[in-house]
Amino acid sequence: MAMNTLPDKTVERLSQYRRNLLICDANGKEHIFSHEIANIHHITPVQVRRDIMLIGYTGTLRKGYNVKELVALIGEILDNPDGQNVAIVGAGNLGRALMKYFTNRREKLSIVAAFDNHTDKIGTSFAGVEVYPIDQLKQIIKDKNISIAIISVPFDEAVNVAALLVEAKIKGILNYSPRPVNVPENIYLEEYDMVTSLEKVAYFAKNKK
Amino acid sequence: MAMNTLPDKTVERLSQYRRNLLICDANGKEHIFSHEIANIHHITPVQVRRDIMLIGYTGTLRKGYNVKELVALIGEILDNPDGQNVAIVGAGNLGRALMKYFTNRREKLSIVAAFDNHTDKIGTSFAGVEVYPIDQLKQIIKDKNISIAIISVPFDEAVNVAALLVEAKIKGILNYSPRPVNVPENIYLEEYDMVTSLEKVAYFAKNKK
DNA sequence: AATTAATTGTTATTTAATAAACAAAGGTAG
DNA sequence: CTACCTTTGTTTATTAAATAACAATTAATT
Ligand SMILES: NC(=O)c1ccc[n+]([C@@H]2O[C@H](COP(=O)([O-])OP(=O)(O)OC[C@H]3O[C@@H](n4cnc5c(N)ncnc54)[C@H](O)[C@@H]3O)[C@@H](O)[C@H]2O)c1
Ligand SMILES: NC(=O)c1ccc[n+]([C@@H]2O[C@H](COP(=O)([O-])OP(=O)(O)OC[C@H]3O[C@@H](n4cnc5c(N)ncnc54)[C@H](O)[C@@H]3O)[C@@H](O)[C@H]2O)c1
Repeated sequence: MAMNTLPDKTVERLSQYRRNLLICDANGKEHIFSHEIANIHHITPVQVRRDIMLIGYTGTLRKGYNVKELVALIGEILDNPDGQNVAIVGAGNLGRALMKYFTNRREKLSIVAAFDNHTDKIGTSFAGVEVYPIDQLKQIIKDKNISIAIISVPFDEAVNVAALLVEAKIKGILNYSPRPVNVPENIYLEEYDMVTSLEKVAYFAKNKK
Repeated sequence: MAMNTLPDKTVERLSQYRRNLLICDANGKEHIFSHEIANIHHITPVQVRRDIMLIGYTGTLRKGYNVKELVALIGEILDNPDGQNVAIVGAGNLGRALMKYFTNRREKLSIVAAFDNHTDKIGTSFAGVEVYPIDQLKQIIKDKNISIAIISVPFDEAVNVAALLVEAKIKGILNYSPRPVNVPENIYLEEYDMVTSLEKVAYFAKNKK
């Protein structure tokens, strides 16, 4: 059932489908067609059906997919039944925005700690998330059973922080600093650089119209 | 010369190469090998050479690439010589973090305005960027020659904001809200959803170790 | 001077992602 | 009751991206 090897892009889309399906559900919509989902996300209905096929769900002909059922199944696939705890490293502008934003957004994903190395940040809390000194990282990751970390420190600290996280046996890292970090195979790493996104938009926009 | 159709992924990597090459340059490094660039970014040297080939630059055998020259050429490819002006729509937590972060980071990309619809935001400024009322969007985009917009409003306002931007003849949009928006062909659209990234890390981390 | 090692630039192959094609099911209209 | 339309599920084809293979060049070494 665990569908161990879903393609990268399918996982991304399932997450997006779910968020928008929850809105449909809240609006009282019971069934939805593949082409309706496709329209929301600007993709083809075939893509949607293919993704849904991969997780083994089956819709009803002429009625489409049952919204609640599909949401529940995506949850079974994406979520860890026992939940997963997340830490934010770097309680600066971005880190604090993330704390405020993510809190209480996903039942199975909780931000339970933040870390910083500046005295004016340590001991404060944002959106209920306490900021701990960075030297307690290893201990608190263990104590609070944290398996995922978001890196939001300045670029020249990213590599150091990643090393600490590896040592603390983290399982997944989302790195928002523009400096790529190096981690062993058994840690899942995702890197995203906002400046690159903006430069990409700038490049393609340049050649428009 | 304009290299009109660089692959998507190559554009992303060129932006990342440049940022790290600038650091190398600042450290006094004059030449760099493809495998050194590759190591920084966790990709293969072939990938690096291929990207560089696509922009028509040629390194010297046994010495590698001239850092300054390569930076300059990437600039010629990615940047608009006259610069491009950027607006942020939604001066909330994320919008303000972006203003503080992007300001003075790229010579050819300037954030020159922000827009909001709440009275407590309008008229304030962050990192030198003034926040205007949303109803002045069309006028100011025209006056300030803004070609790119970043959407950072709550999800249920994203579609409205996108419509305003289309009407204002924007050329590129970077949408950070989780709600996909619809724009005509002649506008370049990039969407990024942080919750999806985190859920993806959570999914793949779940099956680790 | 010949040989080896390092490194680039380019072509070919493989792999991953997307899109197209189409059979099957079942409801609707004539 | 039959023909047709809609929509799903799956296979097949196309496209895009990454990787591998390799020829070419030059510096250093024997
Ligand atoms: N702010 C944005 O919108 C934005 C956009 C794109 C990328 N980023 C990236 O995100 C990262 C953070 O950006 P920011 O704007 O929040 O910066 P910031 O300076 O506001 O925050 C960085 C925080 O990290 C803390 N820190 C520094 N070294 C540390 C260490 N070794 N251990 C723990 N904490 C440490 C600092 O005390 C500070 O609180 C940067 O790498 C930046 O490039 C930010
Ligand atoms: N904060 C984060 O770290 C984070 C992370 C992921 C995604 N996002 C997304 O980014 C967006 C903004 O998040 P945020 O945390 O900054 O929210 P926020 O509530 O702090 O800010 C939103 C801002 O948009 C303004 N606004 C609302 N409607 C508007 C309109 N029609 N025109 C102009 N301005 C308008 C509000 O006044 C507010 O200032 C949301 O869609 C959110 O889902 C944020």
